[in-house]
Amino acid sequence: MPELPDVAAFRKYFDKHALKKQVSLVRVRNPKIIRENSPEELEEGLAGHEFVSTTQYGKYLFARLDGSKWFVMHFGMTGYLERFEKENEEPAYTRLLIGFKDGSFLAYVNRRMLGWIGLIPDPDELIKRKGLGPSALDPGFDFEAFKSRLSGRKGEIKPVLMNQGIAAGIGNVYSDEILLQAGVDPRTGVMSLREEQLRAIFDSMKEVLATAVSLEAETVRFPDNYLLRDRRKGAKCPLCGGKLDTARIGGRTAFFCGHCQAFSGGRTGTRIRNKKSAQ
DNA sequence: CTGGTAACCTGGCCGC
DNA sequence: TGCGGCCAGGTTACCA
Repeated sequence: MPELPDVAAFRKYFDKHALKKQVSLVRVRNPKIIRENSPEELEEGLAGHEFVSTTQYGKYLFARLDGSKWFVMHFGMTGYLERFEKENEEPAYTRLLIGFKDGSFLAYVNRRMLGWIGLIPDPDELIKRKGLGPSALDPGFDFEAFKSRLSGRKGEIKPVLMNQGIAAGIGNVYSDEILLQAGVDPRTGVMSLREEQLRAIFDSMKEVLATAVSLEAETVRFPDNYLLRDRRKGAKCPLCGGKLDTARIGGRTAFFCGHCQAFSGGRTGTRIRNKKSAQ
């Protein structure tokens, strides 16, 4: 779930349920989820304070506290936020529980424990330290910037799109959607991509992410031609109706359509099959 | 530096 | 119903 559009939805959720409310209770359910500081520091940093604003960068969500520290949330593969009103409604796998003065609660839930939370003085410093590229939807991240960040890369396009150091926010799921909409095989070597394919990937990246953000990452509301409405083994390609293919690419499972995403070049890009993309 | 792979962590789900 | 094995929307340490 937690790629850029999902985190954007979490941000809205956080804004709605946590902003401008005083924290009256903090419970660390699993201290291993905390990085950058100790559980005590986190508790002390949150208790009695209030969140004043939020910002997002790629898959990271930051909430600024009065007093200038930032609460960082990364959701890993299974993280999300959940608000509730009665203590006995606390979700399973809650790792951090925040109680507010108005009686409501917000849980940071994360079954697999791959994400993390913590308090930091400066999001920009963290972004730099993690080596993140520009946030994929940043308007300043234009086609020229996209091309220059891809230049010199020898890997396959899907793992490159998922590389947070090139652009931040795209993961396994959205890279599948972007490449389907662009009509590019996920295994295509970056060096063999033609200008028009780069353009298609870039445009599709912006459009898919913006669409998903506007629909709050709720896949059931996605356009009919989106793969993410039904991304699973045995599902059909939303463009041509053929059966979707799967492959292990960059260590993860990719879903794609061998018909709509014609393979046009290997890693070295010596061969280019000029298949007219069906439009 | 770049790319590929395994490991991390904790289950959920499928098939026998 | 029970159990082993595989898989999972991310990141990162480690190796070539």
